Amino acid sequence: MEYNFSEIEAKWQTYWKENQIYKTEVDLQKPKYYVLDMFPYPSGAGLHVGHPLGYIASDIYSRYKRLQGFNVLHPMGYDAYGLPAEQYAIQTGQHPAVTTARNIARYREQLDKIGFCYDWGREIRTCDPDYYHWTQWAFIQMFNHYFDTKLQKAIPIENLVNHIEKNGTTELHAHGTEELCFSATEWNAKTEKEQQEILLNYRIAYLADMKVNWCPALGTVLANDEVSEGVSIRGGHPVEQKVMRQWSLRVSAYAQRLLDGLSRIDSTDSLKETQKNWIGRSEGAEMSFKLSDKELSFDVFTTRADTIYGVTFMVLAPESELVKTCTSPEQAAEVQAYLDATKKRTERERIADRRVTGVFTGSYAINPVGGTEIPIWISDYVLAGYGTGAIMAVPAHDSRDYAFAKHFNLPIIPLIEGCDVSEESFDAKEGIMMNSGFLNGLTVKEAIEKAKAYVEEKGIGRIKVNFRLRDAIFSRQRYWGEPFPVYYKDDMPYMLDESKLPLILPEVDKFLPTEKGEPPLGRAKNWQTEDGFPLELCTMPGFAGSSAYYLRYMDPKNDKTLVSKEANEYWRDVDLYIGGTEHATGHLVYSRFWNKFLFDLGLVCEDEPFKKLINQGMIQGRSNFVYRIKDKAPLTPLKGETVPVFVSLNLKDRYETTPIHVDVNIVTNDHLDIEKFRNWNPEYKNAEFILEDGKYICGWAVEKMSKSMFNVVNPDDIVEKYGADTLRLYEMFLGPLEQSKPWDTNGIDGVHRFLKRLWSLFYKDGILVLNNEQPSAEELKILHKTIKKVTFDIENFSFNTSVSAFMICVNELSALKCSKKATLEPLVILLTPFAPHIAEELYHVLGHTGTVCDATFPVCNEDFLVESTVKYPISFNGKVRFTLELPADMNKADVEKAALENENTIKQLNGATIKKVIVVPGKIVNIVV
RNA sequence: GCCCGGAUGGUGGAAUGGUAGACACGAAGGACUUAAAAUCCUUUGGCCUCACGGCUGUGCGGGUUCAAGUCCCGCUUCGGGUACCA
Repeated sequence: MEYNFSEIEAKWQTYWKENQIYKTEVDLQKPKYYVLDMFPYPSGAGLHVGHPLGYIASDIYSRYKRLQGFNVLHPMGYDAYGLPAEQYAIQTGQHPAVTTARNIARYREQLDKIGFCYDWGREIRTCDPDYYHWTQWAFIQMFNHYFDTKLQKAIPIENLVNHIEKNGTTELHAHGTEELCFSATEWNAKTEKEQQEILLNYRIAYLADMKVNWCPALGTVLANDEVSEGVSIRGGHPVEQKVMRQWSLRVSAYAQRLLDGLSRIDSTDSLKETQKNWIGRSEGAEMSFKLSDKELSFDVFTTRADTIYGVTFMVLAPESELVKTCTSPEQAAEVQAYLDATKKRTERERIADRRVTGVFTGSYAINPVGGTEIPIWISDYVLAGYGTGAIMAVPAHDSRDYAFAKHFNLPIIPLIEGCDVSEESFDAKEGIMMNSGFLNGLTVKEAIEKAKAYVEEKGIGRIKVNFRLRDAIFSRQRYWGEPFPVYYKDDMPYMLDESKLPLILPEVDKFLPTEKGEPPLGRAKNWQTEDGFPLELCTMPGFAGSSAYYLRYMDPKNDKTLVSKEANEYWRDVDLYIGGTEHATGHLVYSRFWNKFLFDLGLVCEDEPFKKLINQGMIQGRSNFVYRIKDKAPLTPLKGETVPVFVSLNLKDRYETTPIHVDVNIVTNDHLDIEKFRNWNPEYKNAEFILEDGKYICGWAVEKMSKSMFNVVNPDDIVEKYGADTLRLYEMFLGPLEQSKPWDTNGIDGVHRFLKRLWSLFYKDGILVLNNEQPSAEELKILHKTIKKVTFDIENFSFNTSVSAFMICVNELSALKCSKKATLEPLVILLTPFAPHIAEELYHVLGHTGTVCDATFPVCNEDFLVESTVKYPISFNGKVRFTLELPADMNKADVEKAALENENTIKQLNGATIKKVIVVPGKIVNIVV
């Protein structure tokens, strides 16, 4: 029997499916292990060969854990709501539900061919009402809770209402959008509407006017992580700032917990660093400055309270509410002109063009330590959204303030001994303070601490921690998303009763905004409650559905609750989470936040949802090029026709050429298939070629895998040609999991040959040659060396080196012509996580009737690995000259003696005096002369 | 600008401070075959040498060490993240 992979793979995939081999249930007798892939957004393009990389890795680990006796949860689903489906719907009129279902079917078909061990019985789709029921439900809970800053957790909003009814805001520890101050009497005197408006200031899901990223091309608002450098990440459309009334999630309340939790996650430093930067904790002081001519003061945030004596001006953000207060009548016109000019510039322009701009307000503030008057300016380098939207400027020690001071000719006072601020500011936090009153003579670090304490003590301000992390804007003016379980009464939002969930996404005639400019849901008929109150027209963003999906997998069919207590207490958290780095700031922050919120409510038992995170690298494309000769008459010109002429790679320097991308699927080992090329594009039908050695050699380059580069490789084609096991092994063999690397189909023959060689240990010329002989010591050593290496490598996610180890093992066993059952059976089980189809086949060939998935992972027996001798490399001054085989148990002194007495040593020394001899037992001998 | 990763043959990559280039791909040569495919064998970092063997070699320049791809310092360069965050 030959290695017929297509037959074998189809057979066992059917067997696994029919026997529900991958069905998972709570089993209190077994330890659990939860392996999760970041679920895909099913795009119309289908999977390319880069997508399964992480899935294969997680599949290997899942199968490995199962073979070790764990009850493994390994589910898969689809992040099915999203912009591309809706954009496509607008263009074609096809309902996104239809195209999404079609794309999912295609994804599933592709995934199934690779032989993953997913429990498809637990599949979820975020656009499924049974699923988004719980997304809507969580939103209601967030609306009904506030964040207590003292307890650092979510608390029912009724508790807050009770508190303010009795005490107003006194002793209220609630994270709010603004710091409000009112008494119980004032509260009780307010109308229902006014009270509701105030509560929005505290709710974890809240509605507020805020500056948002508005993307006109997409017709929607975007979250900060959906925007990069002033354009949308999806589509690259310009984004502008706009004030709109939007739903937001109070993620910022959880900033400290999100930061603290990082230490409990096992992941790379770079990922933690990215999250840390995104959260952006900075410790400093909030200081109050009085206006010189009014009984008013305003706060600034600084991390450098020590530089207070160097403040020579103040700067307000153009959007700051203080602008109005501070602008003097004389300056009003100039200020207005500046604000107008700033408003016109998009964020993109502001980033691209860093010129210094600003305007004087006409007002002065008083320095709380020196009493000097300092001018108040307005400039767009100060952001309204960070800190208080106002800063104290210390040009000597801040580069931005320095640039501003130089431009407007404002004074610069150096505060650190010996610093030179004639050309640039001195930003480093080092040196000895001067010109700073009570801080003089201290180091900067001491001064920062002393100044903070001083500020607090004198009542000038208070110590404060600021975070960069913003609340997540949660409204999207789109159709294809979860409807909010919200209706409006007297313009105030109210939650639907939980019994009305799920609130089903309604049908609309077009997926476009209404004539009035309302979101698409404005087109839905009867989009109101039974009592006639209008429902929310926005839908939720993409990250809504992906924030708690890992919890739903634990109990996907439950219609009473998101996840039952039993299921949650068994599966608890994700032990291993594999996915791309692109989610480091978005999904991973939101889902951690969402989980912490549910944890506060006592609904989940772990505060951090993911124990270990691995980011697989990107699979890049490897493009091929042909070189078209420019303006060159063809070799054999046809009458009245110009024929394109292409020159082979190594001859191209003799001509002027234009490189042209060519489909990698018609190139093998960089040799162009000329016939296929002529058929590939009608333009090249009559193309002529200048060959080298009778071949056309293509150039190549590593680029992003994309249609336009013609370098997309489809996993289906690979499975078709080589089989799923080969694909799985090859994806792992390409290189370290976490590293980005180009896909090059050329190397795939190597792993395919390996599988055939393994097969030939069982079948020689189609005849089963398996025997029951006892394995030799040598064979046992080969086997156990491999068990040890592969086990170690799997534990360390070094799958590329485990594939090498398998190759070495099979090469060595082939050389020994070993077809012994006792040797091959453990090897087959060892290989199961990597190549499950061939392993299942061979396991049955070995005489088993059950599935190899439930076999026991072999354990290395060190006794078989003991060597009786060691080949010592003998080196002179660190250069190895020869090796010397000595007994393994020989002691250090004897090894030294043996090495020195050896004739090769005497020859090498050639009479030189030995200065020193280093012997590392079992390793090496180094003789220093 | 700041932060985090990389840089090793023609290519992908391997190497707890201890014989650099495992394992593959490709290439060259050979066996089998009418032929091709498949399979198998040999060689394959560079330079010198008929050979034995030698010299050199992990982006660059220093250093630590008996010994450095690996550790330290200073650069070059390529990726990724992030940004007027006070």
